[in-house]
Amino acid sequence: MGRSKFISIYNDLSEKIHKQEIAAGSLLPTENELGEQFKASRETIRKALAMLSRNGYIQKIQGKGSIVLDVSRQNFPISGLTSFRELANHSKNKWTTQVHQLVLMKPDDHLKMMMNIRDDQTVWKVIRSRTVNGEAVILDKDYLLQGIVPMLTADICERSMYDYIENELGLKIGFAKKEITVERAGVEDKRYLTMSQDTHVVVVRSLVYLENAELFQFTESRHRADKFRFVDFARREHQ
Amino acid sequence: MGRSKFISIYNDLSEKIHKQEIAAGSLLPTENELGEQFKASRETIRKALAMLSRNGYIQKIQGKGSIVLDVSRQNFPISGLTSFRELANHSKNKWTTQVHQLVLMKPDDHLKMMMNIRDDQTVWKVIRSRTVNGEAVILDKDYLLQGIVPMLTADICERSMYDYIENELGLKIGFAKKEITVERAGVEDKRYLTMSQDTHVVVVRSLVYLENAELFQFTESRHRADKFRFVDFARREHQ
DNA sequence: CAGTGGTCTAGACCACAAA
DNA sequence: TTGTGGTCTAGACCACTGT
Repeated sequence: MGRSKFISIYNDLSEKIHKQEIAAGSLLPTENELGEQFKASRETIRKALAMLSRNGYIQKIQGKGSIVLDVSRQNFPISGLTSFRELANHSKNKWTTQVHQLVLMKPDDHLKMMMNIRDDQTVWKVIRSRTVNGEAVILDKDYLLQGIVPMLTADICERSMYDYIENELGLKIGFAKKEITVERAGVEDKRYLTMSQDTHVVVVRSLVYLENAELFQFTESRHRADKFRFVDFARREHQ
Repeated sequence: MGRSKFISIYNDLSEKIHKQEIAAGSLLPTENELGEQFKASRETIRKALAMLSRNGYIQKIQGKGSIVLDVSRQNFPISGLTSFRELANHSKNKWTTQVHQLVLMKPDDHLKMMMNIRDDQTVWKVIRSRTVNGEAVILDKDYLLQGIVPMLTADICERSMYDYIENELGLKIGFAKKEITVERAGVEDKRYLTMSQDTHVVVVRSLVYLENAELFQFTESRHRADKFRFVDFARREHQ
């Protein structure tokens, strides 16, 4: 539950749209009506609607109203910043995580360049694979600044690193810069992943920052190409 | 130029951040100061700042201020909805477009399902390839409803379809749903693309809608895997 | 014309950071 | 304590859609 009113209104409406209590193609009540329903001012309603619009739930049309979009086929927008554990919880299939390596290390040149850090800033290196239906299809290599995450255990890495970082350590994730490319499978991919005929992996590299804009993690997530799917909703910026 | 004040303020600030007239790592003036500078109310300033935050220009910290992020390394977020022509115009290299096919057709079963249309709704089918440095690396297959785009010519397809649709026809693009996958190269890929050793292509399938929420286009954009790169900025939604 | 969403304002109060 | 951003409000006017 977000504590702000417009987030509650957003959650309420988005849930109703998901459950199809509000039909796709129909119009939402007018902003003034919603204001009465939720006992909120129009600007507050508009903040909630803007959020629904950004996330693909509605399309606003001036002079007409807000059309509810068909959100049923968008199974899993992986867009945004979501941890593997949160994704897996929404999936029907059972995922498991294996921790292959968990060490403290000094950053090598590549890491120093990527994270823009100094020699004396030690990092946790974590290598994990994700398995579904008996096949290891994702290989995650994480590097976390020890200055921010003092301690890590295999147990934490097997459950959910993000849950630990946010709920135990009280750190708040802010944003990430991501890059997606396709590369030939390497030695590690062949060792840790159940490679099919495919010889390629999709590599998602992320720099993750806290809410105070401090960098704290670099992640390389390597997906077996045939199991990779990325869904996105994009708006055109008219200027 | 957007005609609303907060868009102008957004454009002004984002430009200054791009040109590094406002240094990365520094704090923006306070919202009240910006209000005086731009002669706008605080809420209007906040709309501009919210937009900067969403697009990765700043990080807002309660009680402290808005930190300017390093936007210099984010060479071209392909996120959002941008036509090939607009992207190519920002690139250093020279891109060219070849039109291989331009026909009117009745939708086949696959297309009827994808676009949720009827038999009698004819579509334009356009096949084009994009070449840079002598290599054809992108293959675009577009399907446009003739009910919305009555006429198309090879000349238009070679220049910019979106420019024609938005500026000549006066239609406004609203949003798109996208899906990215990796697939084995097919017959058409081998025919139209300069395939390297790689045997895979990245396939971006998009359903594109107008501002009135009408579907008008389905596109399959096939990229040579070794030339594909997708950059994204994502915020964590704390709820 | 009436009704819708789009923008802007001035003011209020709260939550958080830094001194 | 001071100053920052976060939220909410009530009211005003504009732009667009439909009748």
